[in-house]
Amino acid sequence: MKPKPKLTLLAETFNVSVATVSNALSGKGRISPDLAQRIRDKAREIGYVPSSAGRALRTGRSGVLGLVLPDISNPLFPQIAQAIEQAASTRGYGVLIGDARGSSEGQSEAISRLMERGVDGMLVIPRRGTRVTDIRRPLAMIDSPSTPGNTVSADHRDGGVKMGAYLAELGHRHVLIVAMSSRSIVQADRIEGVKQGLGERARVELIFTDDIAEQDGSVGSLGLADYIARGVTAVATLSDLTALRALTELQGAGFSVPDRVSVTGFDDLIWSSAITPGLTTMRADMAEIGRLAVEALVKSIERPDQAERTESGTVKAKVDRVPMALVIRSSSGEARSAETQP
Amino acid sequence: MKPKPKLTLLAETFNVSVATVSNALSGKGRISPDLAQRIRDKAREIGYVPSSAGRALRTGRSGVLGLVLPDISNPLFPQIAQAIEQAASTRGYGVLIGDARGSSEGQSEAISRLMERGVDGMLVIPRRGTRVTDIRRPLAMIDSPSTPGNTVSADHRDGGVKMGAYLAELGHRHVLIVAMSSRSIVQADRIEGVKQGLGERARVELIFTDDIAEQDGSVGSLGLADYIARGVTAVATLSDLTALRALTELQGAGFSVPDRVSVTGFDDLIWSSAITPGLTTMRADMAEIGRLAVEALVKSIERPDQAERTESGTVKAKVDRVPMALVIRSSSGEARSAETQP
DNA sequence: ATTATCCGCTTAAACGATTAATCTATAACT
DNA sequence: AGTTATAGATTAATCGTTTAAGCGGATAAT
Repeated sequence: MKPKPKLTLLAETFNVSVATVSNALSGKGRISPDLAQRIRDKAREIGYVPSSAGRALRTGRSGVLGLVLPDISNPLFPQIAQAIEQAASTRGYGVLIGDARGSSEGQSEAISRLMERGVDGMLVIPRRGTRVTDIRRPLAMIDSPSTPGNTVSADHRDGGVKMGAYLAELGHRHVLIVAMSSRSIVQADRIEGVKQGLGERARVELIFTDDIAEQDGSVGSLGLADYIARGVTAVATLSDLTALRALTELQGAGFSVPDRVSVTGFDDLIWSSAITPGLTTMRADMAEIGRLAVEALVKSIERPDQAERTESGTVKAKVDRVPMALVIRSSSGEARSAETQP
Repeated sequence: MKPKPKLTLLAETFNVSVATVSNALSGKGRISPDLAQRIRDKAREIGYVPSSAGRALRTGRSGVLGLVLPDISNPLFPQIAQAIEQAASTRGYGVLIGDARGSSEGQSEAISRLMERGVDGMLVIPRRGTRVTDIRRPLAMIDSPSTPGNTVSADHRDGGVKMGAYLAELGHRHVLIVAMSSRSIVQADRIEGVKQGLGERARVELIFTDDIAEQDGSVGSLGLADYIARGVTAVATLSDLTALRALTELQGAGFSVPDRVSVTGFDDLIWSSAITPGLTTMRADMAEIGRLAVEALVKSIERPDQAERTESGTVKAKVDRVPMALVIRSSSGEARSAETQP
């Protein structure tokens, strides 16, 4: 059991001061190339690892970013977490997670906890309708382009437009949009997009699963059969989880997908490609979003002078929205022509 | 813009030394109750937050745990992450995430990164067949009771037994088990359990989706129709994702679930309750597992003398396995009697 | 010969908290 | 009165790193 190597140990073995060792390792200051190399070699050999606490205390930076999510159990979380962890670790930062547990108070608490832990900056995926305030550190917000203070996010409206246009092209003129929450900005943007993409001539109906759950008391049927009877040929959901509900409900009721009715989702979650039929959905380039958000945040941390801010005080990325991509699988197809309908 | 409050600021306003302030806030040392209270009030008023770097440097502890996962994109991740974040923050610890990105090298790198960040201990969900080594800090491992060094985990074998027994009780005598990887200890334990639960008399077939993917080249059909033709009345998958594949494949092929064939899953992932029919599955008490793992880890950090270790050096929890619970929904039902089969 | 310039390294002061050791009145006891 | 406890503070060291400033001595410029 050797003592954990510190700068002083290294300094002693070379009979130099710790300052020289520090310079050798950091590459700053003036030091003879030869000695510097020898110190670096030795450091690697004995497995020297700088103390993050010592460094943090001196430099005032911890090298850690906070990631605050509305609810970790949201199935979108893995995608975002992975993208951000990747982007952060590439840039030499660690990621501390904070769960809002579905409430605004939880969100505030999570933010406080992370602040107390000394994060250098924060990435927040806000709970709908919450304002993040009292942050004295750089903050990147990931929500939707139309959210005030949004740093970068998928262009949900664009995604909606693409999905709507795709369905229109397949001949769908009567579409049911199934959203979850009426208070989510993301969902609102998607709704708008889908409507626009479908065009003026299309007949569009809209339901919210949250409302159904409230009336119904539990997670029951969406009652899709009625809509199909009324002539709906496509069910455009705004999340893959809803798409899954719709798809299984329809399949269980004997409606063939996509022959009788098309079903589409959003977000390309893990199961979209595993089910039969494969789910046509809209994918966000999470890796890119994570990269941009982290890049902007890190820039704001390391070069506060050069970094731009939004009016809300959040950091500004090079672009504030990244386009979504249509992933066509087998759950969507041409609309059943009107005359062959029962 | 006031300067960030430190101990010295507090000390100055009360004309006492920083030591006194520190004592007042920590409750240690000797200090007059009155002054202590006044200091605490003032500290709250001006929003004093101790510097984690200063404290970490002095005490040698960061108050942060590392969480290493084989692959964040695994849909099981949200459950675990949420449970652990909750348990950790209850005990005053933060959670730093590390993604192994599916490889053993990635796992080693993730562990190194977290070590360099100065975590006090680590929670590792190991990639199958990897040994975690060279950790000079308390380590909790979450995998399966039969994994050497396992700290605590769901009792996967027990879950299998319960599922098998349940199916047997429903009259299923010919069951297809669909596993994913043949190299996963967790899955092996579940397989064993299901077989035992079904009993000697049952006829059991077993396939691995990884093998199919290799032969097939892509994520294709599981070919379940053949098995049903051969008399299989229940498909017991070892993960909800596989269950979803099976369920949709069967529904799409016109087999009624559960009338014609029962389908069961494992893990009670988010969609199990959203689909139609609701998926009968096996749930692990993640909150409890997280609690136990964090408790054991924290104990080992804060009272190294009292903490027990396994032979592998990992920390030992009060119990090393927590039972799984059968969640009966609508995807399972009585076996179709042999005579009514085609 | 004098001054200026660099190089290569050392000195020493932070950063902000914790804590063992010490000091000083005051209270308590004989 | 003299001794001893004790409460309530202070002093000062320490954690490990970074970094501005300084210091000889050699080389170059004037």
